[in-house]
Amino acid sequence: MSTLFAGPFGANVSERAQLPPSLAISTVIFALKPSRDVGKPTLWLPLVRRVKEPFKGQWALPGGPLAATESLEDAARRNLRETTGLAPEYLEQLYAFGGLNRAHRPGQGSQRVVSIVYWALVRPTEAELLVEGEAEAENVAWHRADTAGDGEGGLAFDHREIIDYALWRLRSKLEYAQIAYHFLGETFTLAQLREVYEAVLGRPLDPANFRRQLKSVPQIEPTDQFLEGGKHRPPRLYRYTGPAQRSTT
Amino acid sequence: MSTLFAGPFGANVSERAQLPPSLAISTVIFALKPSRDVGKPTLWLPLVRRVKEPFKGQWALPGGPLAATESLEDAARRNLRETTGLAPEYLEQLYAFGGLNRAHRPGQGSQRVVSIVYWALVRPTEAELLVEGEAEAENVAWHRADTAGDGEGGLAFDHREIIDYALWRLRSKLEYAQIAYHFLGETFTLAQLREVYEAVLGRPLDPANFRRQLKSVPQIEPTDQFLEGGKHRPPRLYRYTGPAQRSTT
DNA sequence: TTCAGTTAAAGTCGATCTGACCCTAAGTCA
DNA sequence: TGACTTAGGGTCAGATCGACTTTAACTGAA
Repeated sequence: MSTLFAGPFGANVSERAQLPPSLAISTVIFALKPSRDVGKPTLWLPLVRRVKEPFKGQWALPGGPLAATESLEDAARRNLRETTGLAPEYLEQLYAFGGLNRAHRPGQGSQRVVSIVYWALVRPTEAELLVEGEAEAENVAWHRADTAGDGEGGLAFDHREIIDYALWRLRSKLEYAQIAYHFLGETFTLAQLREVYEAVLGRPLDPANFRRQLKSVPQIEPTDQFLEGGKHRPPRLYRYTGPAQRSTT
Repeated sequence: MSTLFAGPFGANVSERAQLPPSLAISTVIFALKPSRDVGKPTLWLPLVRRVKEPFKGQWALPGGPLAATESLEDAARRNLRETTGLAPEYLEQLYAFGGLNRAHRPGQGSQRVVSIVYWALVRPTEAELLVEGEAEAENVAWHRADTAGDGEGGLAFDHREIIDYALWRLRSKLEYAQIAYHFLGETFTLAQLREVYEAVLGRPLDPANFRRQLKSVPQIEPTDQFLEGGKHRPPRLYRYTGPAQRSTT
């Protein structure tokens, strides 16, 4: 035990600043959903409306405290399931945020909170379950990842910055790691996969070059099935056969 | 000072599991030092010998609890200074480790500890200060990053895995980010910079190709000075003029 | 003073990769 | 049947990379 540690238990209000920081887990949950205005899919994430101060009434990332008997990742998985009903296809730690002024509006005192944030990718089929199943559907809703909180006085805490950081991580990781499949179902066409890349990276990709690059990836196997029902030539369906989740960061 | 502290508040065993997890900060501090056997420089890091249970007598990463009034990064910077006398040239968050069984040997109960680990790069001139200045020099010593704890019954806690993860991050980041300069002084020759890359990546690099690649990086500016005193043609000194620390991860 | 040894620094060459573009195949719809 | 649209394959120029060669510049020993 260290001398730096101020006596923690039974502290009164004036000593609150001396309380050890409390730990919370939050998750940024990305899903690809068709946008209303454009036909192309865009990135969405579920947010939870706060029912108490601070930031009462504003939208925030789903999260909660860390229980004593679960690992960090288990905690992220649990509060993701509890708030949204989703089981993540892909889950990874994003960052630990521990600035001094993030738990409250400037000028108001409250206990220091350190948040360990995870980010997750889910499939659109899972993503549909959300609003239907939950009783408090009122207070859980999908928002566009890039504009969430824009016309509403902003998001709670520093959650807007956290989402931007998660977006940056998703974009850079997409370029060297094979994570795009986690947005899709078991089989998919190359055009669907390309739409994932275009939505995440925010720019169009040449279909022919995209195809050529993916053909050099052995983990993407062509099936002998084709997607029928389109207006045009039916595209071949592919399957991802690599490891479900990379261990690296 | 220790990274993780055992059973802290006099709680009895049955209550221990219900205590909120405590927070600690640790740092992996890399420096490039000439190895004794080979002439080439290799990666070293300072470790602290534990003076209490658990893992008494074994080597551990420097670290300590998070004070209530400092940010995570400030805490890392402070305990780095306190244990080694160093001010890091480069400092970045590595990961938050929060597994259930990391604070103790299997079978022994103790309080749950979540460690937020930072990693740092320091210059060799700074690195020399260490052993001289500190009174408890006995319990702080440099170890080779790749073999620390090998013949000594291992490192304390999960610190060997944490170091391996930090090594992996350093290697992958070296390949796309400009961080190698933080190991060197203000000016350096291209051969010195290449030695940094070779030591970190663990493989030789072609001097001519290395030079060609660096010439395309505008942040590396040639000075009009040359390193005299060598046995051969004096190499030109270069300077890094980019931002001191990238904001990205 | 000369020459051997060593490193600095620049250039060459073939293989590979990338982006932009074109062409044909195969389906749907009017 | 023919216009239209997407699938899927190919071409070509420029950039990059690894392996290698060549020349310049300095030191130290003969």
